Amino acid sequence: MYEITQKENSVQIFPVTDLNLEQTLFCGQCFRWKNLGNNTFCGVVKNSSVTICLENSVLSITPCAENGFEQLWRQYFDLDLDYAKIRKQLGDIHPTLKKAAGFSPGIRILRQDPWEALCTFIISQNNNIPRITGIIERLCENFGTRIENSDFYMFPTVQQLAGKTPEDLAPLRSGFRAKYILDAVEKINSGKLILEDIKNLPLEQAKEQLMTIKGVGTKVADCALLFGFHRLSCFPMDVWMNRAMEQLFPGVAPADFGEYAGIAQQYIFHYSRSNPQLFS
DNA sequence: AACCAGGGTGATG
DNA sequence: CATCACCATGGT
Repeated sequence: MYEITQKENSVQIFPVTDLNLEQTLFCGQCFRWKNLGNNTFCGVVKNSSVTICLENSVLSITPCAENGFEQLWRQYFDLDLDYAKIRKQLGDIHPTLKKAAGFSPGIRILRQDPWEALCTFIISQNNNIPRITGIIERLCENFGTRIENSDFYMFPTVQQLAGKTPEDLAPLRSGFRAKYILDAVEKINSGKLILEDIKNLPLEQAKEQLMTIKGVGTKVADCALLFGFHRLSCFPMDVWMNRAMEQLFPGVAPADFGEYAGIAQQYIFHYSRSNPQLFS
């Protein structure tokens, strides 16, 4: 279905549709990409730091080989899911959702690492995007492994954070969230919580498990499940989403959006944030 | 069951 | 320059 070619140290994939890198990388689901301009972005995923570019439905990834694409990037960008079909399906549910989906049709839900997503959204609570990005950057620089021949660092593993104290995390300037990060580390490192198992649990049980971590409530659990476990029916509710649901979707419940409610959430979230006049 | 702290920063006026 | 809000949660 995709035509994959390799040129020197980069790989090209065609045709990549329903993906807008700006919309997808900066809609608040991930915090480790930088916009280099000219439709080019660089970021770190797992142990790879790459530069990517999407033009005329050609996605190019550098440095990357074909097997690297198959092992990592194909899943990461969720390229085997038909977003056009899902958008159509969602649009038929509600006219405002159709409008929201049409506003940013290039958003995809990335398949991020479960630990990274969980940790990221613990940090995100009661916080703004520039600061979240800074805290995560310092977290990676202080505790992650440096990627060979690059200035980038991998996201620290649970093991790398095991046994740390809030004072050890002081350089992150994450405030009261430090103890929450460390509680998650302790629960996972001690085996009280097994992320691999959470993958296979029914949604409600998975959520319940995650919420045993201090600092993980409904919202953070939903974000972790949606962005780290690809549970597409999760519908994280924050201040914006509450307002959006009240005013734009009176009488509608998240469950009414069905199995792809999480994708609907991203369309609505981005639409609402980009059009604050809707709520004046 | 309402409130409020915790840390810091960007946005707003 | 002050104030507010912030992809929340836990504790009182």
